[in-house]
Amino acid sequence: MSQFMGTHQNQLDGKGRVSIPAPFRALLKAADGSVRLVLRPSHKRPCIEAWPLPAFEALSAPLQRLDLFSEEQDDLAVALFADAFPAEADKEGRVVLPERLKLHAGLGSLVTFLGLGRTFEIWEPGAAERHVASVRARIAERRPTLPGGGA
Amino acid sequence: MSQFMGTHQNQLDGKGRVSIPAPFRALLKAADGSVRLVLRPSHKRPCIEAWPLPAFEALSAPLQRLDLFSEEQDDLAVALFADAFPAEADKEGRVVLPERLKLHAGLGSLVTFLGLGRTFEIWEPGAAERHVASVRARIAERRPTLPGGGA
DNA sequence: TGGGAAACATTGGGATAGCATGGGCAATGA
DNA sequence: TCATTGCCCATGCTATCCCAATGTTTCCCA
Repeated sequence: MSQFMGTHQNQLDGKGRVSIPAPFRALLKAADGSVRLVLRPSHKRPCIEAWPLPAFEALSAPLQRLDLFSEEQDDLAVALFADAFPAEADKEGRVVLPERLKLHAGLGSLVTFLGLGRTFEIWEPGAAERHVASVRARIAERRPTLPGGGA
Repeated sequence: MSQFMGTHQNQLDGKGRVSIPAPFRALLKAADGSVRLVLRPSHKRPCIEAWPLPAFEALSAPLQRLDLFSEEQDDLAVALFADAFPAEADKEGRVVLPERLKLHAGLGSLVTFLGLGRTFEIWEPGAAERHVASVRARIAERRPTLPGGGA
């Protein structure tokens, strides 16, 4: 598997840790064996966005220009970095979810991982289910075509 | 972590010292173990800009060319250097914030560190929160997605 | 086809190290 | 001499790491 796929459900323990689903963990593993990612509150949905470190770095690369006087750059930097949390998995493949992000996503003791290809999202299970259902409904009525796809 | 990320909150003690958040401190640490940075009042916002020494040097390098003598260069040099404070952390990773900068940022006994990737900013907590909120609002209306965003 | 065994994934808890913070002491300058 | 600044040591707390156990799935073999 080279992309985050499927839906997984794991448990938050008393210390705020969750096991990253094993298939996802394999994708996150760096050459040195470390499993690093960046967690952010989604700005559009009540969930946590999870970025593999390389993907996040690619995303933020355009903001690294030494440009002191661009307001737009400043804004983007704040939006991107100020509420991002770096995370590294322990030896068992668990990460600690920061309190703020748990609140944002309304997490209880069960969490759902939604694979999204290059990234994945962490949801409260009920909210995840509703979200997926509504997305499916929207797609059914809109009938979008995949770029480069078949018919 | 290779970039300043996240929001941290620490306390100013009676002597005007603050602990630099540990993740930031790790990024600031030079080869010789020293933790040096440059503090400046932001010209656009009521906060303190904090630059790692190497980043500040890179920023100012273009101004150091001796063959450039324009008024604009002079102005930039003044703006950059005139109110910049060099700072070095003590053994516990704390720095003393100059009185002038504390006033500029309106700091009380609690301070908020905003990670911005290459640099970070030091804010009065309430002001920081309002600032981040307004930035988010501005971005939401200006640009629905971050560059390259979404999976 | 069924049973058994082994590997893996997720979860739990205890110990350790590091962080933020407070206070005291010495050096410096007024 | 006094006030102020900077350095160093000490402490409580928290987060992190490490070790251990259980349940599940997969694979292999009879």
